[in-house]
Parts: sequence; structure tokens; C-alpha cells
Amino acid sequence: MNIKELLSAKTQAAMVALGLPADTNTAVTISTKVEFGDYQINGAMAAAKLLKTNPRALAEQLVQQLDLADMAEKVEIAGPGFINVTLRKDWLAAQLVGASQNPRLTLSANPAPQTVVVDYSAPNLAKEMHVGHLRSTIIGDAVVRCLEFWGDKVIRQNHMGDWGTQFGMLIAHLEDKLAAGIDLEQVALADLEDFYREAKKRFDDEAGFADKSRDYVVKLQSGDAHCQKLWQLFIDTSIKHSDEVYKTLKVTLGHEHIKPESAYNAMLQPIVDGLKQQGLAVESEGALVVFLQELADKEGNPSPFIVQKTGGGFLYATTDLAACQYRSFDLAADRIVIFTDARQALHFKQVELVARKAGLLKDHVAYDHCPFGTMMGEDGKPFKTRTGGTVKLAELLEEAVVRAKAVVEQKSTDLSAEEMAEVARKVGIGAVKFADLSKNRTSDYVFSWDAMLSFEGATAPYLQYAYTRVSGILRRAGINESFVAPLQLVEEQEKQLAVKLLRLEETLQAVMKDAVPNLLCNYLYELSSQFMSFYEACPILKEGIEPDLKNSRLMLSILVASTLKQGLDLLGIEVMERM
RNA sequence: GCGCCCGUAGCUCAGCUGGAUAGAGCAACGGCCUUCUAAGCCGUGGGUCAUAGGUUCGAGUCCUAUCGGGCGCGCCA
Repeated sequence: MNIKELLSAKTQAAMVALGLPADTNTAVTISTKVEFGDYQINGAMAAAKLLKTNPRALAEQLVQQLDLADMAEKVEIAGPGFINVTLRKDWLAAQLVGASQNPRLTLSANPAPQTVVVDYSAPNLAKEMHVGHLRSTIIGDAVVRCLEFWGDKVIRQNHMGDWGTQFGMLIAHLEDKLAAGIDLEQVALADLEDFYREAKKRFDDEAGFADKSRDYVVKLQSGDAHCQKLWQLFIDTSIKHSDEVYKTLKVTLGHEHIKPESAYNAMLQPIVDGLKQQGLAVESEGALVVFLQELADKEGNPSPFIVQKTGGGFLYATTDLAACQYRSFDLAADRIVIFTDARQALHFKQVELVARKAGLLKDHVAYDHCPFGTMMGEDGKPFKTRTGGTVKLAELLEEAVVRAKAVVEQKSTDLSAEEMAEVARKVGIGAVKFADLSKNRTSDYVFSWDAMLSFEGATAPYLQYAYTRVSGILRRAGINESFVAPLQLVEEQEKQLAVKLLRLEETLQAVMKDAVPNLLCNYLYELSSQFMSFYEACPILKEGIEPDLKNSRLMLSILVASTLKQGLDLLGIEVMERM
């Protein structure tokens, strides 16, 4: 059910009947104020300009053409030509029938399922995951869950960084550690950051180490068995680290989704050869470069895109072209969605241009690079800890659970110790995820321990608390999701809840189109907030409530519970019956 | 130098294809627990939407310039 689409379709038909072109913008939106009804149609004003008529008169003609009697109790023209639609309560109630018994809730069927490749998380295996990796990982995962819930075929791709030049240095260092008889997991790679720092220090200071490192990169990439073995050892251990973080975050990435940079190695030379043959790549200053006139500066100097280094080495540009080919042809993607930080925006623009020219992307395939802003410190400068390092993701998550536990112990005194630990985990992790997911993807954002670990206001615990309140009612009433009763929307709070419940599809569509889960966060917060108001204003299990009204309110509560639970699940946030 | 992103309340942020009197949360202040979980609810105060022009019936949203911040621009990823 998508009320906005329904209204838009009806408006469009009415516009065509009045002689307007079929592509006229109907401009159906949600009303900004209760006085303006539930939805408003704003298209009459722009259309009037097209027909050179009076907008108010056109609005009146439109209203006469529109047949909304079944769904609207009031259709009013206001101001210069706004059409305000107030929906009928019985119509709203009818739209919700059966939703609680349907795993898709109020969603309609997906008319054209797509194959969508989603590239997200992509940690650099040379280093431990830090807070900067949070965004790509959980935004990507939320979008993936939404697409799957909607009914698209999703192929997850974890484009792990396992093939860069720093791996020569890392395996050279690892070789020496192992030679010294040090246990791999317990000592050598327990802390990837320390390991990296040690290796870097030797690379900078120790005579001969840098040369050996460079030699090892070449050997590794050309298939030398000894280097491959050491590298594999390092990669396996490093993946274990990211696995733990994924598990804690409830991120749906597994080993089967790993498609690391190294996996494209064999495709690189043929791609570069192809670019040369097509005349796209030319030699320049010893390297092979594709010059892009589309991205030229004011003087007409084209933007260079290096696909092969002097000496023959390949770069991430080449790998990303290979990824285009693999996803478009082997995986048969209709759409490719990539989550990385905004600094790579130019790079991906170049990749798409070159891939399309070279035929590495089929024409119909959408290529969406979804950037997100840089993480800033509370001083507004790029984020660094006091020691100049980064905050490890694992540490942030641990701290979140510790802080949540303190709150839970203070507020949830009638839970067992095990229940408290479980609630603390869900609240702590949920808070971190919600804090990040609820922000607009594109702007830079400020990293703050306190903001990220806040449990009051528009936070995950607020939504989780709303869920426990509904659960409490259903538990006390002795019913579960299979309970069915007719809905009667009497109070304003009840009607508003119904409208909000029916807005799930609208919200999901917007989230999937632009890969912006913050809209789902807003939606769920508003749903919870409206439920809280309903909870305060509309008693359910108290004395003197008519049985029909009580059952109707229980029905509404079940719909809120399912939508909240499902919605939070789409964000990868867990709920609980009590807290 | 050129390019991309951003600038909304004291703070952190919403604001969907341009729409009516710009919304939340935090912080501040005032109410509400013998009645479905007070991690809550109800209310008050707080804004020249960076600045100046422009397009439009209508601009936080589109265009231009300026200021401020972040980032990117040939062999790292």
C-alpha cells in the first residue's frame, strides 16, 4: 500500500482528462500541518501556468475530476491552489486488514524484482576496523535488508583491501616474526594496528627491509608460493577480526560475500589490453592513462585516469574496472550500489565513464556510488584521538555495551542478570547503529562518544522502549500476533497511527532509491513517538473500556509492534520484550 | 589554480520531485507516576535557514557571486 502513489496516479488521470500532458508533476506530498489534512496535491499550481489559467480554478476542475469519495472524507482547496485531502478513517482501517498476518505487512507486491549488487564495508585488511568503517558497513547492510524485504535479488560484495603495496611490508615482517617462533594469533596479530606500526617502522628505518618489502609485493602478485602462503596466513587472521565486528553489529556479511581486490588479479591485464586496443588508454609519462574530456577543467585539460603504472603494476582503478565487468556480466546486475566515503567520488565518476566507454558495464545497468561524509572531531577538524590515532570499532562497541549495562542495572531492576546482559548488549549496539544510521549520508558528521552512546531522546533505546511497551500490553492481554479484530479509529492518535503504519512502503521506496536509511530511522522514530502519545491518551486494558474498542486498540498495537520490529530489523537493530 | 561536498536554534541534526506560519532531540525552565514499564508523556522559551543578488505566483530547496569549513585533483587505496 502506497497512498502517495495511489493519489498521484488518480491525480495524473484527472490531469490527463483535463488535457494536461501525462508527465505533469502531480506533486503529492504529506501535509505539513494537521489543518491541511493527511496528504496534499500541489500540482495544480504549476499545471495552471502551463495552461495559462487560474490555479484555483484548475484546482477546482481537478477536484471534480478526481474520484476520491471512497478514500477521502474531505477534499479542500486552499490558498493559491493547494488540494488538501483528509482520509476516511474507515478506508484507512480497511487498508490495514490482514497486514498483521502478512510477513510483508502493508507492503504491496514488487512489480519488477531487480538484481542489485551492493558493495559495502570493504575493510582494509592491513589494518583494524575503526569508527570510520562503521558508516559503509551498517548503511550498506540496512539498504541490503530493505532491498531484500522489498523483494529484489541482492548480491552482497565485500570488496576487501588485500592487495595493496603495504602487504609486501606486512608479510616480510610476519615472516620474521614466525621465524622467531612467535605464535601467530596470540602475539603477532592480536593487534593489527601494532603489527602495522611495527612493520612501518622497520620499512622506514631498517636497512634492506624496504627493498625486501617491495620485492615481496611483486612476488606475491605474480604468484610466488612462499609469499602467497604468508599472505594467506595474514589475510585469514585479519578476516577473523572483521568477522567478530560483523557478528557484534549483526551485519549480514559472511565469507561467501568476500570478493577481495586480489580476486580480480587475473582480469587486470586483459582489461588494460582492451583499453589499449580501443584507443582509450594511451601511454603518458611511462604510465597507461585514459584521458577523460568529460571531466576536463576550464582550460580543457582532460582528467587523467591511470590504469597501469610505470613498470607494469596495476592500481585500484584497474581493479574497480574489473569489478564493473564482473558485476555487470557475470553477476548480471541491474544496479550496482557502492558505499565508500566521499573522498572517492571523483574516482568512481571516472570508473563509470571509462567502464561505459569500454563496454565493461552494460548500458541498462545503474551505477550508483553512494558517498558519505568525513568523520570530524568535536572541534570540527578531521577526527583523531589524543594520540593521533583512530578509535577502534571493536572498542567503541565494547564501551557502548558497558555504558548501556550501567543504565540497565539502574532502571531494569526486575530482570535477571542474564536478561540484563542481553538487554545491555541490544541497547548499546542499537544506540551506536541508530546514531549513525539516523544521520543524512552525505554530510560530514561529528564523532562524539556521548552522542553515540546516548540512550535518551531520538535514539535506538527509545524505539526499543516503545516496543517493550506494546509487548507489555499484548502480554498482559494474553494475546499474540495471531489475534485479529476489527479496527475502529476513533481518537486522533489512532488515526495518525494508522496513516503512519501505511507509510512504510513510501518510506522504503525512498530509502532504496537514494540509499538513505536515515529516512527509515525518522519514520520509525515518528511511529514510536505517535505510539507513545497513543499509549498515554488511549487506555486499552484499563477499567471501563468497551470490548470492541479494547480489541481494536489491541489490533492497532499488534500492527505497531510488527512494523516496529520489522523496521528495526531492517536497520539491523534488535528488540526485546522487556527492558 | 581547478573541481566536488557542506554551512538551518546554544549543541547534534531533520526538512522527500520548489509549496502554506522552517521541524525534532539534547541542554534550560514548568507540569504529570496508589491507574497498560517515567529509558516516558504534556507544555514554555529559543531562528535575518552563512552573506548578497537573481529566477518564480511561491526559495532552506534552483541559478550566480562572495565568505567560511571539509575533501579531491598522474603512478597509495
